[in-house]
Order: sequence, then C-alpha cells, then structure tokens
Amino acid sequence: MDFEPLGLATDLVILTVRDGRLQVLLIRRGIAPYQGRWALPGGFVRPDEDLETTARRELAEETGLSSDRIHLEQVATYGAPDRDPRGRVVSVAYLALVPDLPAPTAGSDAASAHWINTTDVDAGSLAFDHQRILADAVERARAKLEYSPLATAFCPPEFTISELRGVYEAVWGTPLDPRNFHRKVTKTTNFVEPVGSTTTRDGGRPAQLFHRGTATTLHPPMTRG
Amino acid sequence: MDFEPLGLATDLVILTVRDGRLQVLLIRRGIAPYQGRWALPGGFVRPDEDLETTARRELAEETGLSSDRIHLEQVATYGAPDRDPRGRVVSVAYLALVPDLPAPTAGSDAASAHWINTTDVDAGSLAFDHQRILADAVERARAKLEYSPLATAFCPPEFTISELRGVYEAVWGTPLDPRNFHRKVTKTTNFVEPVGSTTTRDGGRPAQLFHRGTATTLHPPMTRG
DNA sequence: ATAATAGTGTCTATAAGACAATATGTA
DNA sequence: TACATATTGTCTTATAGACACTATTAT
Repeated sequence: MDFEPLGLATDLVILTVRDGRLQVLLIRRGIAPYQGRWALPGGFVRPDEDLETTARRELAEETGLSSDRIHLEQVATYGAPDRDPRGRVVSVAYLALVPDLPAPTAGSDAASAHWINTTDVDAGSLAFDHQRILADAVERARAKLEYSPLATAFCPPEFTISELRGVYEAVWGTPLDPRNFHRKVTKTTNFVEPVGSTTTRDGGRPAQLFHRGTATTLHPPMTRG
Repeated sequence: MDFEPLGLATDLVILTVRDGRLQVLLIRRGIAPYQGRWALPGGFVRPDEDLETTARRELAEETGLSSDRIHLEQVATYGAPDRDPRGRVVSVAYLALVPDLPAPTAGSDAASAHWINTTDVDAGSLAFDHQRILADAVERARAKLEYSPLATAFCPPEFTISELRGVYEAVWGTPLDPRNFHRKVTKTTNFVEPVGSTTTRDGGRPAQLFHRGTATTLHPPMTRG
C-alpha cells in the first residue's frame, strides 16, 4: 500500500501539584516553527514503536521518570490538516500525572523545561494547538478525580488525608471542607489504606499516613464543590 | 520533512438501540486481510481532510445519515505496529449514536452492512483489533449515559419517558424501575422538555412526549442499577 | 371490566454539606 | 500556654431505591 506523506507524533501533558497549584511541564521551543514559544513536550513516533511506548520514552526524557507505575493515559488525537506548518502531522495526546518531584526535570532535554501554573498559561501563548490539548487534558484530570483514585498519582507513596485534599483543591481550584473530606475519603471503600504510622510534616496534630487502596473506581464518587 | 510510511484511518462504532438491544453496525469484509470476517466500518483519511470529517463522511456512506446533528465523538487511537498486516496503519476510533433507522443502512456500501447485537459479538470474531475498539466504545457510551443527556441521541426527536428508559436498559443491560426513572428524569434540570402532546404508541395510558433539553451534563447524574 | 402502561406519593437508608467539639502534636 | 492541624460527632437536607396507589387509554 502507498500512503500519503504524514507525520505521527505524541504530545504529553505532564501535570503535577506543587505549592498547592496544578502545574504543567512546558518546553521553550528553540527552533522554528513557533521558536521561543512554550509548547508541550512531544516527538515523533518511531517505526515499530507503539504509541504509549513513545509517550513513556518522552516522559522519561523530560522528567527522568521511567517507572511504569507513573500514570499515563491517552486523551485524544488532533489531526487538523493545518495544525503544523511543516506538513500534515497528527498528534496523539497523553496525560501523565506525576508526584511533586524532588529533582525537577532531571532529564536530558530539560534545560528549557519548566513547571508552569496551569492558570498562568495565557490564551494564545502556546505553540500549535497545544492550548486546546492542555485544556482537554486538564478537564480529563478534573473529571477523573471524581470517580477514580487518581489523585493519589500526584502524591508520594505514603501521604496524609490533608495532602490528598490539597491535590483535589489544586486540581479543582476550589476549597474543600477538611472534616467532610476526611470522613468521605476514609469511608469510600478501598480508596486509601492506613499505613499505621503518623507524620507531623504538615504541622499540628500528627496525621495518619495512608497509601493507595485497591479501588479502581470510587463508590460513592467524590463531588466537586 | 520526510516521514515514515504510515497509514491513517478512522474506524466507526455506530451504535443504535433496536428491539430493546444495543446493536452495532458491522461490515462483512469482501477482501483480504480478514476476508469474510466482520469489521467496523472505516477508511483512510484523505489529504487535507480533518479526522472528524473523515468519520462523518464514512458515517454517511454507511448509514445515509449526513446530518451534523448525529452525535459523533472520538474514543481513542489505536496504533500498535502490527495491528494491520498490510503495514503501519494508525486508526482513530469514533463513536456514533444513531436513532433506530426506519430505512436501515440506506447508504451505498451497505450491501454487506448489518446491525448486530453487541452481546452477540464473540471474542475473536472481528477483524484487526476491532473487538477492543468496540469494547472501549461501548464502555464509553455506558459511562456517558450516566452524566450526559446522550441517551436522547438514540431516540427520535420526540420520545416518551418509557422509550428513554428502554435506551438505558438496553445500553446498561439492566432493568430500571419505571416509576423512579420517570421521576428522576423529569426532575433532572433541562434533561428533557415536555412537548405538550401525548402518544399511545407504547400502549396503555397515553404518555407525554418530550424532546431533549438544553443540559449538557446531568445534575444529579443517572445511576446504573 | 380487564389489561396495559403512565404517573404520583410515601417510606427508609444513605450521602452531602454545615459546623461544633475534641485530640494531639510543636513553639 | 497558645496555636495548628487531625479526627470525630451531630444536625439538616437531598437523593436512591423499594413499592403502594391512582390515572387513562384500548379491547
């Protein structure tokens, strides 16, 4: 079969929660097109490479995170004929959720990589159609926090209920009642499991440490304020 | 830029509810590979054609439905290197929800097209990775019925609450209490609007006719039995 | 009248959201 | 001690689900 000339790429929306804010990893483009503009990390799919393999490779290159325990999911595919001035390039967007990294952007390409508050990304400031991709991915993350235990993907392996609440507040951009949140999380079956130890790293009374439970969907779901 | 040889296609999961069952439109393949096997309708994206444009074109070819009011949404993209024996073909899957058609498969290619109960599609009976695509699309439809008014996409422009309930029961594969369902639908804001007239086409006491309301998400959501 | 479906009312258990009160650490 | 955060409890309101009951047509 002969095919039309076409490029296939993946773009990554890598989200984390730092300083109580939802942040995204962006790259300052060094070359045209859109030179000097912020863009999502991404690259072309190699021959014989699966789409998710490409995404994981790029995630490792940008963040140094090569673990397959990092949450990565496909969001959507963008293929408007004129979305890339270099030619027809179709991009499969992936969403990655990573914990607050002790060594941020430890990867190779990382000289130009920065964590940016998602609320600070102005309309029209990103290259290509990346503004739209970012918006779709953030909305996906917001929705999944309701009915999946995905918020734990932003946390270290052991976390307190307060820290988990901080994730929800950052992603949803809304304050939550600490007391109702605590009761709800601990009553939702298999959302979190107590580790048995406590920490005072958040100040105040020592808080129990939890790790992620076995649930894949939350019953009942968490509700957005 | 030069690109690796690569094909870009869209595949369609066209769902309807007929005879109280969730059915999918499948094509009997006339040529290799997978000659004689059932497959999802689909085809290659033309140069300068947007992905959704391709999907709508194929939807019209297979069903005769060219209206842009037909619900069509992207599900996911499948790109395993060996998913097509003819070479590297990446497929963007779309989900279409259509009402029970008075003239089924009125399109051109339609000689080999048939509505099949989704529950009758046996493991391994579909070409390529279409079994997986179908499963993903059906799960998407099931999930969206909970928090969106999408069930109305399976109904004619004017429908009764019973008919709407039949959609939920067919897609979810579970019976629902007619009385609680009625109250819930009519109390959910802007889910449905009464037309003002009634029909006896379902037998028994005349039922009010409704059309779809303005809501895009349901508050509160419908709950799966 | 009888059958069939439409639609309303009522009751109970569960969950959401507001917020008081208590617990246990650090400065 | 004062302060900060954790955790439990209580109350009100809303919703889910079960199910009795009434309403309106066709035959």
